[in-house]
Amino acid sequence: MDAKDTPSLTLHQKILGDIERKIVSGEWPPGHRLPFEVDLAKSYDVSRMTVNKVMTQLARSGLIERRKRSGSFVSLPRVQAAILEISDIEAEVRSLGRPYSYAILSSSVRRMEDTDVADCDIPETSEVLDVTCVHYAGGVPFCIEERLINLSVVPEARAGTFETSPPGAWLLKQAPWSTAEHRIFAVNAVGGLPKLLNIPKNAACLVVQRRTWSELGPVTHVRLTYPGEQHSIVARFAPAGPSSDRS
Amino acid sequence: MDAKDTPSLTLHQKILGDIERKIVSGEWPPGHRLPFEVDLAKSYDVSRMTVNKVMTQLARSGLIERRKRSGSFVSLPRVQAAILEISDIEAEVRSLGRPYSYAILSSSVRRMEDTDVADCDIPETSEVLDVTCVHYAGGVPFCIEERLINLSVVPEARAGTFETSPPGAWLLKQAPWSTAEHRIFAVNAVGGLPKLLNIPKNAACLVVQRRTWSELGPVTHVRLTYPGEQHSIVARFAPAGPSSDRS
DNA sequence: TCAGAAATAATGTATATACATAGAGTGGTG
DNA sequence: CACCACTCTATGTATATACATTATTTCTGA
Repeated sequence: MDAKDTPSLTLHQKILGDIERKIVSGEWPPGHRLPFEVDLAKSYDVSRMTVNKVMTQLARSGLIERRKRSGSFVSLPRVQAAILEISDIEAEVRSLGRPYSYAILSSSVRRMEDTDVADCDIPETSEVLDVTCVHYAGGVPFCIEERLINLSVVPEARAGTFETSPPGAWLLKQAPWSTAEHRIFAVNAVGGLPKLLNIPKNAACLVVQRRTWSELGPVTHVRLTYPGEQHSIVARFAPAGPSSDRS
Repeated sequence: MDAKDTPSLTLHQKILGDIERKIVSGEWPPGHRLPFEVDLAKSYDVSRMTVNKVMTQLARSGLIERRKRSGSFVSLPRVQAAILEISDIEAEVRSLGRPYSYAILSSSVRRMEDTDVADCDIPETSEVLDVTCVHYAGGVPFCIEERLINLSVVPEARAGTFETSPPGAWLLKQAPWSTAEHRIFAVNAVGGLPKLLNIPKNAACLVVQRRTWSELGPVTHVRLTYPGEQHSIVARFAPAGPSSDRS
């Protein structure tokens, strides 16, 4: 059951696995001081560099904390972190085994206005492309996309009609972003939403708002509205992230 | 504008920053082959090991892909991944600057039943501790917690009354988990919910369902229900994760 | 011409070594 | 007894070196 012979593991992968296992199993509880690098090196009969590599990775993944002169300690799990993968909507629909289609509702170039969401930090003076569209999964509305694209950062978008393909994927290629922020919350369907999503008035909807920035400034602000109970975001977590380096 | 003199950076941090910047700025677009390790080493006047360390980190963070004999390439951004941090509820409330309090609504030991949520993989025969409680932020209901604790994995919980402190933090210490899954969706407030959360009937609520496992099996299943528009989950993302190693 | 063998070039891993750095302890001195 | 300088130790970084691994390219021979 333990490490044993998965013979094609590198030394530091084996050691990493061993230590991870000891930590997550509770054998080494939070606060426990792990053996010094030199001791680990001796007991595994490897060089300190190899052990150091392992410890560095453990520290980067937050499983341990290191203090000079004192040693390395199992860190207390403070926040539970999960990797949230927000994939391309088309891919998301297709992975559900349903045919994807898409329709554009409106598209216009305009300046920013007060009526725009307050927490959008595209400057007032900027011109934006304002696109609204619906994504369908097998004929059923899957998600409403309301997007503002900052034309001063992505001028190429001015010419985009997005008649046949949604702006998301195109934008990703055009203006790679360096930072993103997601805000996830729930709202009641009001106004035109119930009709567009084909759900009862006031039904709960899941909203994902994403803002992205590149080196040049704010790129886009998108609000995705999903019918509430029919859609869920799933995030998985295992201790040291994708703890396997590529080999 | 470039690297500049943040003098207290280590060599590989400087190089890492340089390359990250070139990638996210689009100067090196997806598919671009970056210089070979030996060349980078020469141009930065460092050893190949140092460059290798950088490249390994870039690969681990998904920014580049490496192929032997061919070189290293900027990878195309496929899915947008974000680190989702779900913190302890008490910490969450306090970080909003509001006083935290807590009340238990019910607590009982029982066997699993059909009526339990279907996607809960605690075996039918297991005994569980079924706890329901409310978390308050300054007197206002902040979140309803409905939790099942698998007593065959955490027998110590049988004695727990959780009169004074919520089960979440206790459980985290008691039974460190190795895997977790979150499911996030929206529901309308029905049944006893509106009263408990002090919100209108049918108001949209955000639900976070979390299942955790340890080496011994399923540990707990918890469902957190937040008043919809008052609460949001925020996830941030920057290219190479917390790209700073601890120094 | 084409298949297969051998050379080649890149990354991947591991080692020994060196020195830097920062905390914890220690001892001296007012 | 308090405070300071000093030392000692575990981690942090960097290097040169070696060899393994694996695609690609090139060469060879039927």
